[in-house]
Amino acid sequence: MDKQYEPKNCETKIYELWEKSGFFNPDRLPGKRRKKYSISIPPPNITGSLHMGHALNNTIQDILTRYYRLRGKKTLWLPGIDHAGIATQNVVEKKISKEGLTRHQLGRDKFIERVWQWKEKYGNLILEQLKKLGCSCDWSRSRFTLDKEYEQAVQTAFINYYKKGYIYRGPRIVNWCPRCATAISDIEVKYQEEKGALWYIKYPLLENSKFQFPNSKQYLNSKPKIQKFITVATTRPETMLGDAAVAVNPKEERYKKLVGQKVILPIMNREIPIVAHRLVDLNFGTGALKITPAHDKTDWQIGKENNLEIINVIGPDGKMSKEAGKYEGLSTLEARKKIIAELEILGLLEKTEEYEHQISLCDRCHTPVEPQISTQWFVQMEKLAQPAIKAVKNNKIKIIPERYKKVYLDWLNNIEDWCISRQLWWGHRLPIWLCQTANKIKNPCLSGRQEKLKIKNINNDYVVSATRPKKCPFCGQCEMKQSEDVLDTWFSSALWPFATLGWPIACAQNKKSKIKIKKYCKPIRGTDLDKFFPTSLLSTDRGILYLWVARMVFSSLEFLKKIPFKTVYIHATILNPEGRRMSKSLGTGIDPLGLIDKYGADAVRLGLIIQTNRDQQAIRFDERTILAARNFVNKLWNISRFIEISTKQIQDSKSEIQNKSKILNSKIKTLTLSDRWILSRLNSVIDSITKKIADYQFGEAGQELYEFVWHEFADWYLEISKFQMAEKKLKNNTIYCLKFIIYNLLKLLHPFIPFVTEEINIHLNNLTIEKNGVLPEKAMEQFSQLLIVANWSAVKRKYINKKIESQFEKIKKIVAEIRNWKSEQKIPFNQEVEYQIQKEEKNLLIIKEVKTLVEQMTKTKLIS
RNA sequence: GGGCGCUUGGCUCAGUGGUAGAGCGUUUGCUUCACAUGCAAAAGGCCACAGGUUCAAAUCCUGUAGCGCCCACCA
Repeated sequence: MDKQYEPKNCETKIYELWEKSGFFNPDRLPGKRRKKYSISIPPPNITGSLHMGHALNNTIQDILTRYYRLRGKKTLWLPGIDHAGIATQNVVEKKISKEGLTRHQLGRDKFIERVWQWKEKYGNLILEQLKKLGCSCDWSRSRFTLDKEYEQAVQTAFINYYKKGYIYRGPRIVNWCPRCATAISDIEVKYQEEKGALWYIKYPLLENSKFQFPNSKQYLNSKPKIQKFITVATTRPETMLGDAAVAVNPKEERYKKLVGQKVILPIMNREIPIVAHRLVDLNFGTGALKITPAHDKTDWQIGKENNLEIINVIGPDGKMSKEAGKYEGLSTLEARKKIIAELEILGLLEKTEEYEHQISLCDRCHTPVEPQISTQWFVQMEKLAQPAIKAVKNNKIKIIPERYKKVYLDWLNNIEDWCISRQLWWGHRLPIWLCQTANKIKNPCLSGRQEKLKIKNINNDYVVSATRPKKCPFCGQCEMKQSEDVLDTWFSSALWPFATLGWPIACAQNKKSKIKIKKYCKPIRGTDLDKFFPTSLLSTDRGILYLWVARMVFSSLEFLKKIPFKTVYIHATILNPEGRRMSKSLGTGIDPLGLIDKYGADAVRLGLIIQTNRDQQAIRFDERTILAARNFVNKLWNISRFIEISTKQIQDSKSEIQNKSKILNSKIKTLTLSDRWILSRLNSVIDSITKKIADYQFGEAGQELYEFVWHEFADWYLEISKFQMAEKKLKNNTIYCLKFIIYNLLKLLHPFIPFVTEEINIHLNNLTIEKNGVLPEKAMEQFSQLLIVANWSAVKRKYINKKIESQFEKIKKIVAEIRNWKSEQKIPFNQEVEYQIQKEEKNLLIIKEVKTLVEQMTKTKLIS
């Protein structure tokens, strides 16, 4: 063994060895292994590369996977990647824009081809990076959300929802880019400060409907005396043409009496109501808000809750529509100017204030975003949410830390219907086929006036089917066209824990025959779905607790009538050293691969995990901890090196340290105080670590091991062992002890620092490893000796002796006191001097063994 | 605006109702035959602030302040 541990020389070699052994695959693990333990990885997006969050989350999952593998369970950690609809499409679009291309220029098929190319190139990159981290995933079971089998799962899920009546079509407000002629997601909207104005417009009150409001020309001429107004403030006067109400906050005293009354919408001369709504800010503008449900998100919300009319005055091209009357055809800005002018003439413009506000722009073309009502597809959530609420409420699914239970339940209890359609190209197409005769309008925006916001689910122009219907059932003549939309990326992610294990095919009794949906919840015996579902754990970040976790829960309960996982562990978010969120765009991220390169994978894993605590919300990343972990790994290496060197000095041809416990057992009476102390401590630690890992206290477990290995085993026992080995009588026992302890420590540490522990195991067991793995003829024999499939240590209670532990603590105190005294007296440590023992300590020092021990550890002659 | 969390030695963080702990940094001494990625020793903290519960509070409760994270909104 070298003087220093070199991760680079070992990690690749060891990883290849593990892969060759096949032990990542649960079917190839040695032994009976009746109980199973399974995790499906939160599939990383194909856009990214490994970041600190991944590093932490996957370290946690690997710790558990390795731990339960050592505990003799049939252990599966299933890896995979997510196509990540919007995110990936954006990345590729940005890439092709550098070539001067847009996706529309390329066309759908060619564009998708480009995305697949991207996927081939970068898709597996992050999985390769996980290997660097040491993750023991079963790569033979790796899945991608756009695999053919996976697509089948998605279609089955959709069709099932549809047949049960959960799917409906309805209006929804979206961010519409008039230039790109598409709806864009919230994350594609960028904000920019803009100097604009806030116009205060007076809306005349219509009192007791006595007052007949004339059209504006008449109004202009007659100049009637209107006394009462309600004034609204707006940055976008042109949208007033589509106003459906004025809203005030219900708490607002000034306006309380007006709620329920009507006002006259100037220019359009429509009667619109005054409604009360909590979303209206008391302190902004006049405290009264004009409501344009067709062109503003908040207004849409208020409109929906008050059942207001939707009047679309801005078309999908960004120009004023037919509903805008005389302003039809103008751009919004032109219309704005003219409307202001008209209001001024009418005397209804109270004032204009300069106002700086954020406008939303399309991320790609910087065109101002125009909120529009569009037709989208939804899943009705109320019923689906109930079992998911129940499962967590009665702890069938445990959420750790527990405070996130509330977050989860709050969301499901206030759930809104799930909009599952996206106007994207990259993803699963909706299995919806439209009658071409009935669907002539291409763009998804609704135009004109919608009477009421009622959900219309009249199925008179579409068919839901995995394949193209042969004949259109509606017009009987057209070739039905598949919906252009793709599904929300979370729709497919929601099926992840079971779709990756073979659902729904694993439930099909006969692959050829069509299976009724009811039967999809019974897995065929012996399939992965049967063997590994429900999974044991989902480890993830709190950011996607409802985007993903909640959806997996209700999907799983819907399709398989089972929970998808027994426990959800929400790990801490990693912040940068300044305590801020790590983000690529801010350039505040830290690259874990760089750290692995610098310190080794084990150090990164242990250093990260040591910074965490089970229930904590965030950790401020500190590279010094990684350094400390690197030093620890090296310390462990040198402890092993010391033991290896010591072993070579004695006759120990068997070198089967696994059986050392038996030898020690028979000799327990001949062991020294120190031997018994360290064996007691070891067993206490085994007990504690076992409990901590099972209880998700990884940081605490890591710290305890660090402390024990370094400051008890190395600082004390190893030093004492040197004296013991100098005595013939004690030599063999001491070496047995050393080997017994190191071997147990390797197992305890293996989940945290798998590479170095395996490497040490190979050295101590004299396994013959060649550059490319194990010698072929010896392969199986050698593989079975790998640490990765060792048996987790059982606690031997009879070794635990609290009396000896406390006695030894006293000895440590005496030693420390003497060393301190020597140091203060500036006596060189090696200089043997005499020391007068204090009274309290005398009792203990009567024992000859203790006295000798103290004298050896302090290089001091004790006198009484 | 809503939710959550944090505030302990110079820095990053542990911490059990009853004499404050670690790592890094600092100081002193070590070419001790496993390790200088090391060994031994030391200095350094009225545990954010104010109340309350208790024989006893860094630890439990209430409030205040600062910092941060997430979500929503910004007419």
